[in-house]
Amino acid sequence: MISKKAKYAIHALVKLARDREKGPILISEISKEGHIPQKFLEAILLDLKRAGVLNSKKGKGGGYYLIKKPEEVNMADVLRLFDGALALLPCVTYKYYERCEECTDELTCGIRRVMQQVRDETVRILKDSTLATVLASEKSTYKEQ
Amino acid sequence: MISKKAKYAIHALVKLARDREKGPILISEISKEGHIPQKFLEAILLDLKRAGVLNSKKGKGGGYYLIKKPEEVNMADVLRLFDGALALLPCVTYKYYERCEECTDELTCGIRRVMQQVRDETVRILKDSTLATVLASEKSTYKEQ
DNA sequence: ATAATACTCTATAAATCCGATAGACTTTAT
DNA sequence: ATAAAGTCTATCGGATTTATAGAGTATTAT
Repeated sequence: MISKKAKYAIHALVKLARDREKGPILISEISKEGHIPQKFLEAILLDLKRAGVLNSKKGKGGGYYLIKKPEEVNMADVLRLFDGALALLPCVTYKYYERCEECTDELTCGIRRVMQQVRDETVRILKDSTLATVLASEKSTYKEQ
Repeated sequence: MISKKAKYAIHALVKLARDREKGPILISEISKEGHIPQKFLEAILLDLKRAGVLNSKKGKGGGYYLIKKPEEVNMADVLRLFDGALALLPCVTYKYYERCEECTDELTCGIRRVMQQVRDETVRILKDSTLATVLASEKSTYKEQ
């Protein structure tokens, strides 16, 4: 499961992408519309600003707005920013790598191979999924599943 | 990331599958070999017993042993037993379903669709991966990746 | 200039979960 | 009987998560 922080972040980003023609959007507006505690949201938006995804404008008429193109913001990066590694085990991550004590030989470890597969597929799907594709899929009316 | 509990469980199960011809295996042996804290492991093995995967024998010559066939124990079920849902969001789980507050229309929610895909792939891979396939892949010498 | 607006920072609290340990108890083989 | 081995209950410290409060700072319209 992803953290609420990450979930809130995605929802906020999708809204900012959807409304990106409207100029800066108030924190309070994102908070109300998404039922996200405002103070909690503030911290999240700041993180996204530091990460170079958003920028903000202070003062009257201010608010937050997207500075990357919607096609350039993918779910893998957002989840990593808030929740760390996507992999299920530390031994199959790149940035957060850690050896497993329990494992005698990592190169032949069968558990590791499975988790590697899961990671690869997960990353593939999340990388392919950007704010642009999410918005587009919202508009399509056919229902999957 | 999966919990240590789940990771320990998988390692213990793989060992029990590997040594299943040897009769009951001592908790202490699994603990030592896998560098798993013994008391913690005890609770894990009990959970697996209650789940019908293992059985135990008390007294001298006792220990734990697998009662399901290695092909019948898959990673998806084990992870679910210890860590709950595999999905990244509560709105794409079956057993642990919960509606997301932030979401206006679940049927068109783009975020949900992505997470649904991730879940489907993850479950597919983990269901296909059993104690039997893990053991088999340990024996193969070629190295992926 | 200045008041209103809105973002930024620091601190902290409550709740929950995780990983681990202790010790007494029960069952079983010999 | 007794030693071996699993079972049960209770508990603990620490980390993490989620959330809130309040003071402080920057910006803009007018």
